[in-house]
Amino acid sequence: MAKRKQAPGERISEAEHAVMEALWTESPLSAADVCDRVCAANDWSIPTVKTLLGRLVSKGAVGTEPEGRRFLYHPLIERSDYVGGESRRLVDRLFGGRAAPLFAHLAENEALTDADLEEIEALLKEMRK
Amino acid sequence: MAKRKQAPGERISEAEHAVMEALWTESPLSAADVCDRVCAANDWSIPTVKTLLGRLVSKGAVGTEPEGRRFLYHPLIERSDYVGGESRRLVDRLFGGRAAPLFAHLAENEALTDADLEEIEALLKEMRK
DNA sequence: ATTTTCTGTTTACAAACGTAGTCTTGACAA
DNA sequence: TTGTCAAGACTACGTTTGTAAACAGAAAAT
Repeated sequence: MAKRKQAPGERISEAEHAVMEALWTESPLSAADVCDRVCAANDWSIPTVKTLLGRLVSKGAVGTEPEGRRFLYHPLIERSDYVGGESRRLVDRLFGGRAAPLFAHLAENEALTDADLEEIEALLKEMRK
Repeated sequence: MAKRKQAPGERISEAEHAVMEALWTESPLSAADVCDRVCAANDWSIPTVKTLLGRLVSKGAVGTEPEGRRFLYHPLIERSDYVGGESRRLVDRLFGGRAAPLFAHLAENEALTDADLEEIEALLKEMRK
């Protein structure tokens, strides 16, 4: 069995992901704190954030710990697991699991900056050892 | 104005995408033909395919031309546009628009085959000219 | 000519999602 | 002590998605 992570079954939606990002950047946070960092950008109101947090909790993606009268939320899944899972899903779905075509696409569409190219080159060199 | 494509607004869902793949691989196809290539793999029945085709038509992603009594369906958007759009969305959402971190992730998770590495290297070399 | 058989259209419906309002309860100020 | 207020819980509701059945019209077969 491979090293599956990212709480199986329960996917994280796009809106939920924005909340996760806030928690990955800094945690634990109260619901109000989360709203402070994401509400403006997404044009959300507090109730929306509360709902998203609630869903993430029931999905097992974030945990809570009581702090006085309120709750503090913190991520239960690692950002790298989520990111890795999503990346792989895309590569599987669109490129038959092969990463090279994805790279080619990004390259063709000028989606790669010079810095990207350099970094990738460095990574390549390192991997080839 | 950038070269926006991929019929704005109307997103293509995952199930719809499977149908698009069939049409990109070969077109035009009748609904039954499409079912022949995707129903088994996805455990769908004909009505499902019909619905998906209908939705894709109303989204402007596929077109129809009458062939005798039936319709033949063909893609109206290019696979490369779709794939490029989705790739960019992912890179934007998860990696702040930078492709190098995506590459690093794939590399870390052994998601890159040797063939991938070689191909990417070749691409890199070509781009650097 | 009538019945069968395709094919597309319409309608259905549950689950997930985006977005948010209401209810309840407990802390705190006056 | 009592009214206020903030925080979480519960409820709500329209849309999209996945999945499919019911219906209608036309072509083909008999």
